[in-house]
Amino acid sequence: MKKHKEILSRFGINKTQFRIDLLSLFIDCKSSLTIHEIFERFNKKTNKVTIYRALKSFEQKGLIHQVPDKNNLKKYSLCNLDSCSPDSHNHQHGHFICYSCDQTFCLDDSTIKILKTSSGHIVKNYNLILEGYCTDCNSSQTISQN
Amino acid sequence: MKKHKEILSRFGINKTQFRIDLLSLFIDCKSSLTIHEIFERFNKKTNKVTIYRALKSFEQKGLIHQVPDKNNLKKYSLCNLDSCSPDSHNHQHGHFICYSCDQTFCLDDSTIKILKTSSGHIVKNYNLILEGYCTDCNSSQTISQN
DNA sequence: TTAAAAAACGCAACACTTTTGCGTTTTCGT
DNA sequence: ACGAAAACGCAAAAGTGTTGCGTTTTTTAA
Repeated sequence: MKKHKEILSRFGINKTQFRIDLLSLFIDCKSSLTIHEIFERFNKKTNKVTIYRALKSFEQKGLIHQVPDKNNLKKYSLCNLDSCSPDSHNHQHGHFICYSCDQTFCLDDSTIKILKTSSGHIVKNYNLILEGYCTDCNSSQTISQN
Repeated sequence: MKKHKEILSRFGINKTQFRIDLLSLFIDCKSSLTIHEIFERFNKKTNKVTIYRALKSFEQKGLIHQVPDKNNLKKYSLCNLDSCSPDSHNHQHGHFICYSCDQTFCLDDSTIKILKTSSGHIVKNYNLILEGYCTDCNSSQTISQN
């Protein structure tokens, strides 16, 4: 897609077929992806080293960022394409990890803004991880836990 | 220390010298520890397999818990010894760490309540670390950071 | 207190994830 | 279109965590 090539250009990433497809994958995918998931989505045809290097490049250029994962695998999410760049990766947001589906969701700024002002201290940086049941998992099944 | 042995007993963990020392380390250490840090603190004399197995045991028995780190390293923190057990891990951690005086402040419930309701998901546990300048340090010196 | 049972230990080997080196191919900038 | 730079695939290595097994330490109960 034309749009995707433009994005890669804007972030200073070479437009190889694989990297265009990888960006498409991230844009289509609402939540975060592991290397393994990416490998599967490319039908195991792309060398994993290539995937690792593309992810590292995307991350350095401010296109994606790492998110925490319950099983301690590396996961990546698309950045807000308007606010991140190679110069300033600005990930002042928290993450929510679902006990049920294992997905990691990025939390939006509004949650955080309250946090940063309500502690009484000057907050420069933070690390926030919420765990529980995401809206989908919670509505589609009965949760027995208290 | 006597107290440490009692804690291990209470959590059903055998009192070997290493595990007593490991518990001491967690109690003395205000923040969280990586496997590597633990290995270093024991002067690299303890086999890493032993450390891994002790951590797994401590975690299963409800004595420590994993803290996802911003960089996706595995880290462990001591649990609240009154509220965790093999049956239920219950982590409601909110802390503010001051860059200047190094003090750790516990965040109060009102701050946290916002967190639990504003994400749209059902929050069961969370881990929150804010960093910056505490009210005292901020008022007693000029802060140049933006 | 002592002896059997259970748990923890150290070592070696393994499995899996991620990185590095290198020669080849593709993309970029002029 | 051409040289430089980046990306690619493959092989190998580095890093992280686990498993099997024989030995040592701790627990439990007579």
